[in-house]
Amino acid sequence: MRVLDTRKTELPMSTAYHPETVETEAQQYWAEAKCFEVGEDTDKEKFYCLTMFPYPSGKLHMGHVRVLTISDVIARYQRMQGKHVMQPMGWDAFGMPAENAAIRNKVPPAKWTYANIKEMRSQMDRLGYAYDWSREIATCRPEYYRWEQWLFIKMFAKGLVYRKNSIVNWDPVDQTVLANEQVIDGRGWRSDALVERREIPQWFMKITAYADELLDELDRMPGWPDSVKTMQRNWIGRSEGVELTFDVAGEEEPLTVFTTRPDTLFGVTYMAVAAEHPLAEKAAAENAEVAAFVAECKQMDAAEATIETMEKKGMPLGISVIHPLTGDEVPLWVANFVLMSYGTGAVMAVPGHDERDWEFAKKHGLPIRQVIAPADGSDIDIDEAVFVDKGITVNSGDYDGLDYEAAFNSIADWFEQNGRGRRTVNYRLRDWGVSRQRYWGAPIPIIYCDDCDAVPVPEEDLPVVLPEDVEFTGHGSPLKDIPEFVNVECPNCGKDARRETDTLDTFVESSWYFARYACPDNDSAMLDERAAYWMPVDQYTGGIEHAILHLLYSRFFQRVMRDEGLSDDSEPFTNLLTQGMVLKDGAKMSKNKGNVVDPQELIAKYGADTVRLFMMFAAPPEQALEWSDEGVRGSFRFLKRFWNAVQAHLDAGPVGRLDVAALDTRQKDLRRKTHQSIAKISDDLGRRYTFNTAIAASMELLNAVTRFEDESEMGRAVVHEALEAVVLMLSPMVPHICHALWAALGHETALVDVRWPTVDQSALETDLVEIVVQVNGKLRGRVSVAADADNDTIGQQALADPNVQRFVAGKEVRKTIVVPGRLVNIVV
RNA sequence: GCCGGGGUGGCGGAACUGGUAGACGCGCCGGAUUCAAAAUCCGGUUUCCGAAAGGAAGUGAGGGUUCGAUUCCCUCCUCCGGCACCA
Repeated sequence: MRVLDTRKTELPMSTAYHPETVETEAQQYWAEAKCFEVGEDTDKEKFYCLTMFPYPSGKLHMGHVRVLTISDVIARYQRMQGKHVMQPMGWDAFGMPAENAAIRNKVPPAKWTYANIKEMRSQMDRLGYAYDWSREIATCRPEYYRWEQWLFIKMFAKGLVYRKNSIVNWDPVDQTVLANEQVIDGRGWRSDALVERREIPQWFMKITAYADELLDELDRMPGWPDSVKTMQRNWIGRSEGVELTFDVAGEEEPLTVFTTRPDTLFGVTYMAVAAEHPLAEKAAAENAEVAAFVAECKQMDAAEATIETMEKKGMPLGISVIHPLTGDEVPLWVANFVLMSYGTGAVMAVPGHDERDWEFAKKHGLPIRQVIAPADGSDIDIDEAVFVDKGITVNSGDYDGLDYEAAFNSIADWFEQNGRGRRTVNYRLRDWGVSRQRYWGAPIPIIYCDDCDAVPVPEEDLPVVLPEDVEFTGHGSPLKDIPEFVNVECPNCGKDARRETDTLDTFVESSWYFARYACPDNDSAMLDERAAYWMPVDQYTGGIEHAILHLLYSRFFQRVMRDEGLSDDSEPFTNLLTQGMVLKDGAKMSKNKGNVVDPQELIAKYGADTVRLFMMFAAPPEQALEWSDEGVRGSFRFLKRFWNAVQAHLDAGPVGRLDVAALDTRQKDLRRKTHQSIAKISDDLGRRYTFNTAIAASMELLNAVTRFEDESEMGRAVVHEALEAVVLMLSPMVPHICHALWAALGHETALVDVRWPTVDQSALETDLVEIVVQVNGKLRGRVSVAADADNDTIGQQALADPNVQRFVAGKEVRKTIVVPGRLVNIVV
């Protein structure tokens, strides 16, 4: 047999697999040759490969390693396809964890962040990622955030940013604004105080101005997963409906509501407003019970998930609303599930034909009226079950007997003709609130003057630099206590004025960093012609948890930059791959659960290639990956086998030229396997992104080589071709070991500059194919038939199989289905 | 609650366009090597019946379409992601 067993080969010590040596040498070569630093080469096809940049939280965790490796595999594969590949890396460096660490350790957020960046960058280098570090970005650097301050000012000038009141979680004890995740069961995480909803003025970006464009373009984005596009469509939530005004008894101001179901208007039996609505406030002033209820409503956190899952509560305000068509009075309620920030803060309730209204009416004994009947004429009992389908109007006065469309149109017409409403489009999408009452973020470039109101900082005064050397207590933003920061002259009138101390949402930084990687050093413009060369990103990789917010904000910002003349592109990311989480024992790795696996330890023990290989082999990228220590050992074993197989082949001496015409059957079989594998793995890596099956196919090919016992000249030549193919095809996943083995196989050119292997179609040809034979859909036998046999011949051969005969004998063959090259199904 | 995704051997997963369910790997069992162990190599491994040949069942549960369903449709269970201040 072929000698691949280390025991028998007695290899010198120097040829054993030592990952650390191999990896250090490869990494040194890449660094010294500057293999991954790229300029703009218009003669080559560019490929921009990008991973969502990490938050510098301290050390890399397995989730990072997974997504970084996925992106690296794609980058390296595309390079082998001859593309001009850029893969940059940087840091989403502003954010809350730095403030929390500052409170805990008495270290300024900046210092903590820069230390983490240093640590994580060295970990990334140890993993062998093909990054162009000359383009590194850290969003907390003024050179970076000055340009988003600049864009903010441009948007201000265009009316794309504006200020309005909105609700935050207020911790009355710590006197600070809390993030949703800092509110636990309605209480502050540190103070344990009951959180209040408080309205404060905040800055908003008008993403709704682009709502239709963001929605429509989704239909022309084939490189994005359908699931993400569907989530974004639903998030934008475009609905066509009617705005209707209802008079309120004893009030000047009418109540405006939006509905997509004006056909159900005659079924309105009550109305409801949010606790913050002026009518609720007014009633609260006169009625202690209402006041208590309104106060209770304000004492819950602002997250939609909380509001949707909590008990639906409400209370009549003692105010009547006049039904515009019947003139009937219906009661006005205040309800905890109506949101002031969504639509008009008021809703009309049709309990007969809306699930939530029906349950609320049942609970509070409000009347339920049927005004829609099923289109098929069947009877329903509206007291027993709600009916939400579209149907035919009944009990609707002059509007009876109409289908949805007719009823919608005639009622909408009436409101428009009487000046009491209008057809309108409503979006679930709300404008983006970007103000954060926090220190560790990019300062909002606004100055408040008593005379001139909010004035943007003049362009020439940018950046507004965040002071980095601060004492951080956790009680409000330290910026308020820095007079040199706060006290400024009004750029308009020169009077004493105050600087804005709120900072920008960190999603702002991550909404344009991808374009800045093209020109990170430009200090006179946000973007330049290099961005035009590299954008859009050809392959973007990141967690599915960003399916909506980050990806939608980035699509919005790309359009803002386009309309500012900075880019010709509307969409930032041509292809999107969303990777799953890394789990251990079925749960997300987290410090709380104590199930964290540190990549560092594994790299020290097995090397970076083993860690990379396991990550890519254990699951396809979109799926959650279950961690397994045994699986890692298996990957290490495979790499040792791989190494030893190549070494054993080399030890047997030089290899002659492959003469395809001189091969015997078994040599042809191995060569067919080689080229089948090249075809499959190319497809897995280039189209399907199923790295797990690509690795499995490489293992199969290596197993075939190991089992192949043929020391003849042609036997060794066929083995040589197979081993070279495996080395090339595994190299995107395990670049270090392949770098070393490629050189050992006698090549002068470093693997990183070698092209991907090509399929020799003639090697795939075969004379006989195996066909599966079924009887009534059950597997009963296999037959070997000529590859070019016609269906009749295949059918007859199938019928002749002895075991097939056992099930067919004495019965009439009713039908024979032949799937060429695959199977025959005989139906009796 | 709403939106999106998943559920296949003891475990991770494969089956790409409706056509052989379980590739590849882990684990386990048996064997070789070893004084012994580790490491390594060889063989086996969905479950049940059977000495074997072979047969029956089987992809979260139930139903449907089809010559044929892990794949398509309906109902349900369950786990995960998001829900606008975690990033």
